[in-house]
Amino acid sequence: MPEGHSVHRLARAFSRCFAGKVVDASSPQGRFGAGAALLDGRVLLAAEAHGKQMFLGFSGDLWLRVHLGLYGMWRFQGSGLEGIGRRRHPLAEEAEFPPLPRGLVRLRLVAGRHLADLSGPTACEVLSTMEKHAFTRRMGEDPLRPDADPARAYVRLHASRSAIGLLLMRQDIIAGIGNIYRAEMLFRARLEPHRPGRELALDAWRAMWADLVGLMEHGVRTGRIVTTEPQDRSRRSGPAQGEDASYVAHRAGRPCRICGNAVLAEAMAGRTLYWCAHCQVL
DNA sequence: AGGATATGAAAAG
DNA sequence: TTTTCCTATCCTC
Repeated sequence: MPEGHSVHRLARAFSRCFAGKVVDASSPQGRFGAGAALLDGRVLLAAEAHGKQMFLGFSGDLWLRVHLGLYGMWRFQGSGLEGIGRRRHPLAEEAEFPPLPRGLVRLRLVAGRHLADLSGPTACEVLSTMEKHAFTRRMGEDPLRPDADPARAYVRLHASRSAIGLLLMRQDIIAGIGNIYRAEMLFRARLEPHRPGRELALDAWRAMWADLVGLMEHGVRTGRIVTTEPQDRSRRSGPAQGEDASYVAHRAGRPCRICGNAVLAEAMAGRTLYWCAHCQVL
């Protein structure tokens, strides 16, 4: 679930439903008890996303940094939070509030009748404003942030002999790309994933960046990653459903939508890289 | 029921 | 490069 677009949606949801309110923080699981105690009773002042990191700002110059990783999730309850966070089984609207935590809940935030339960995050820690700045300074360009500078990312890409398929996943260069956007943007650019970053031309990168911004902004609006053009889908009208949403991601062995050859899957630095060896030759 | 897999990344080796 | 974190889903049996 969580590539950059999801995290921006989460930050937006926190801004909408928690900002300006006093928040009760607790750690039902216990593992984040000290951190929750630091935040308990403070006012949530800001919610920001930077790549896959989310920062919640609290009164007293404290920031909560959350990274969901592969397994982490937020479960919400309350008006305005429908469809945000985990999709399939949100917390039911029950008679009693707050509801019993489901599973191991690292952090519970409650403001009025709004509730957010965090479970399974890779990172969950309280930072000072200084520490938060130090952290974001080391992060790469986020296509969803207005202050992003693609030229700065290009300097890093163009200086590296590493495969472009590896570099695109490096959060200290570009923040927010995950395995799906990586595979899909390379396919849309017809770029061979193993090509060294230093061989990437500036105008090619500018086009890829613009394409990526469009894809991720669509992801923020809809909550889904859809990278296919309507004419390339098996069902040409209506919203892209399921497998129709991607060209190569999660389509190993299936025919490429453009050339019909089997989509390949290979391991690249511990992640599955999906690509079409016939179409991606640039 | 049980196993493989997953949109991630830090730590260990 | 491998292990670990730790939760859920999607298969197969």
